[in-house]
Amino acid sequence: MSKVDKEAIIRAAEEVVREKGARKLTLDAVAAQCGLSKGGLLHHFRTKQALLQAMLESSIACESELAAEYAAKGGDSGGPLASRIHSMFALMEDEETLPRALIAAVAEDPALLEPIKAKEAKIRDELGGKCSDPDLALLLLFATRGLFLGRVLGVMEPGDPIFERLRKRLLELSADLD
Amino acid sequence: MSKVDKEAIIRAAEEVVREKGARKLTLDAVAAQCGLSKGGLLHHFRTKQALLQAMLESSIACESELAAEYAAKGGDSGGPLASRIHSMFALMEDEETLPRALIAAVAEDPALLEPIKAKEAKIRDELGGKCSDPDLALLLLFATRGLFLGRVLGVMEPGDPIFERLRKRLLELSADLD
DNA sequence: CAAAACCAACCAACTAGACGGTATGTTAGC
DNA sequence: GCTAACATACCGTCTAGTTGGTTGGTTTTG
Repeated sequence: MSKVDKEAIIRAAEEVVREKGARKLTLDAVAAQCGLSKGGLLHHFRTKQALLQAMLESSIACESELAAEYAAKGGDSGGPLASRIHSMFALMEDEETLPRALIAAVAEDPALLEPIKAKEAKIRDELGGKCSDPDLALLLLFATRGLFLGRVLGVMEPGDPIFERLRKRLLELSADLD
Repeated sequence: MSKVDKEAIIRAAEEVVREKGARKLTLDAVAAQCGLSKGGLLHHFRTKQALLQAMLESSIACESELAAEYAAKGGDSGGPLASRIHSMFALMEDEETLPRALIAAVAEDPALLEPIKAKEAKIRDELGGKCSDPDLALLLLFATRGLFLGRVLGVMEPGDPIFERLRKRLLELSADLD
């Protein structure tokens, strides 16, 4: 039988947010999405908040992994800024796990965002220490995030050619900084 | 007597989102916030969706007004890009009406974002026609939005000096384009 | 080695309260 | 006396979480 682990539940929750909106991320909906009873779901996550927290943590880990992967692959051709730009664009193309978790968390309880804040601070430190022009690096990072969140929130169409054009542009500009 | 008009109700709704999160934007909470019974509230907005729509429209109008104001004041010292940058920063500093409405709308029903999409397209057309380097202009616009949404979602602290530094930087860069 | 004890993983049924919306007033001003 | 602007009471539904199981596999023990 199809084993149901925590990872699968998190995926199901993300699916619910994508399909029906963050407001309708209910335990019943998640349970139905992954073919589980509500009782079974609550066996894995004892409260809804625990589920949301797990969603956020999983997303953060996913983004970090992507960034690390790019940093390793690119060797010395790209610094930390390029890695971040790459990872955010990759997140946009593949899945939108982080954004969905983020929307759900903000809707439910803004206090859940603390871990994101912490990560934000880390990234900024990283860039500040290594770049010749930290403010400009941050500006490029925020531009990437602007695109990212525009896509996430649904204000921009997925196939828009602007994504590819701006990705190139951002990487060019970041190359002068790293 | 404290008259309660639609504008006051929208403000109250924004207040609820700020204080308790988008998920707890309920008709009861809004009614309580503006000292009205639920029945009274529903007299002004027949459904919750109508209220959300009004929140979004009010916010969009507010942003447009700010941009127009800056465009008029700045005369020819700033083009459309500078106006937009100014207006988004102004929104961040003064109140966060748009963001709050946006979060609530996304949480409730992503389809409510259509008017925002339309406005987005308009702004992009505007920049594309008038700037020497449209892609770079968009990049700066997205950087502003990245800051804006970072603030809105609560991942960045309000008083962070980075806002002021990047605002200056963005305006400098935009001056070469407009 | 087999019975007994245990345990994680699940489910169905339920509860208490929250929520959106309706139905039916009431009151103040034109 | 008609209408806009409220209020009160209520309804059906939805929701997070609880309770009390069952089942199948593993571990312990006589």
